[in-house]
Amino acid sequence: MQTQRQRELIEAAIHLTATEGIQKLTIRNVAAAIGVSEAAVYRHFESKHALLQAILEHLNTLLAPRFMLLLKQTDTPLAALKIFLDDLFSLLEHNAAFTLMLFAEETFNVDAELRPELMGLLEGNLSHLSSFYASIMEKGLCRTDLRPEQLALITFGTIRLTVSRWHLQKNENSLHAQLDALCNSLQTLFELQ
Amino acid sequence: MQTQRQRELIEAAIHLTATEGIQKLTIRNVAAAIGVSEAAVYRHFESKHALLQAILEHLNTLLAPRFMLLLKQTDTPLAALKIFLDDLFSLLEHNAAFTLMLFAEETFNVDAELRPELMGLLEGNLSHLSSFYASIMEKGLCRTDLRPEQLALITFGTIRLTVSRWHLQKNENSLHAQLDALCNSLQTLFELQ
DNA sequence: CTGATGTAAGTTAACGATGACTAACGTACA
DNA sequence: TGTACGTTAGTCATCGTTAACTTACATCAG
Repeated sequence: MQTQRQRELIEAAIHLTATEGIQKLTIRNVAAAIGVSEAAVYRHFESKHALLQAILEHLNTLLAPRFMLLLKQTDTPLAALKIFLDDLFSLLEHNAAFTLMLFAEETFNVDAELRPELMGLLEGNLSHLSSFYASIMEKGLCRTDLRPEQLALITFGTIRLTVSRWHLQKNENSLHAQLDALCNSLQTLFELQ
Repeated sequence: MQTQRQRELIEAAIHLTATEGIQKLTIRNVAAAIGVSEAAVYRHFESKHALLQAILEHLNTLLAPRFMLLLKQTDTPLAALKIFLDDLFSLLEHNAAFTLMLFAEETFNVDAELRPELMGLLEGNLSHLSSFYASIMEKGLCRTDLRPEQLALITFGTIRLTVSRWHLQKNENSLHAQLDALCNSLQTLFELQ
């Protein structure tokens, strides 16, 4: 169970990493962000590694419900994808913290011991998407000549590259401007032939 | 113009980064890799930043000809994509240095001053792929209901995620095993309807 | 109610490692 | 004789981490 202080530290760390990059995620900076001394951080996390683990766990709790939302929509599943992406891109645009969710394995590659957690996150995301495609295939709303895992890979890969690029452009263009094109492409490609 | 020593340093730095991660790319380690002292590095690059810039430039010279190869194939362009990916994945599998090419903007995000170079690399890759799709659209060998830029984004995004995942799995499965599925998916999706 | 005691959570001030970088000096060779 | 290229031995900043000490507060015996 997490204490209030631990949650504060995790959120500060996520904000720091999302806005300034992983190299700014130091105990010093996290401590300063919530206005305590460095040593105080160690009252709540026994090491930086433990803090990183807690961050990843927290990221997972942020992302998982979004996917659930995607899976629950049963009446118009292909529109649900649009809604899902709309929701996701809104979050990404207004809260830098959420961008970390999508790129956790890239960002936290710094700590080799974190590999299992990182794999778990990525595979989780992909398998949620796979389930989504599998279910709409069953309903006959999507082409079935490609495996759901492939559609998931294509979807997630394209989302990530779109967001990466948007970041690199210093958020010049609105992310939503590119969302329409992306949704349109995926729907056109994946609809029944 | 680059000297012999500069090229050695660049290659050592790339190898180091690709195998051990960006956090191990230190002047100390690069110096050790070619068997000289730290100070000696500064005889050839005035700062670490200059070394990073040189690395990016070198990466570009590695990747660009591969894309040229993709664009030159005129008789059977869709098979050329398979050949291109085959070549690329072979390189990735046998030489860690090449993985850096695909992920330069992720990896070198550490130095904020490098942003323009990183953007240039990514946009270059995407525009090569776009040209490829535009040209085979003209020849009537590819669906035209999606813009070439979108197909490029989907292709590159999926390639990157496939490779990212393969890395995370510690190269458990062969990359080529996933290549066939990937090629098949792209061809199925992009062929004339 | 009082006072002792334990604990949670903070502090300051260091530690050793390591980062990028530099000054001063040595040497081989055109 | 000067230039290219190397060395050793440092500078200074910052990293994760820890030791030693303080403070606030809850619990509980007398």
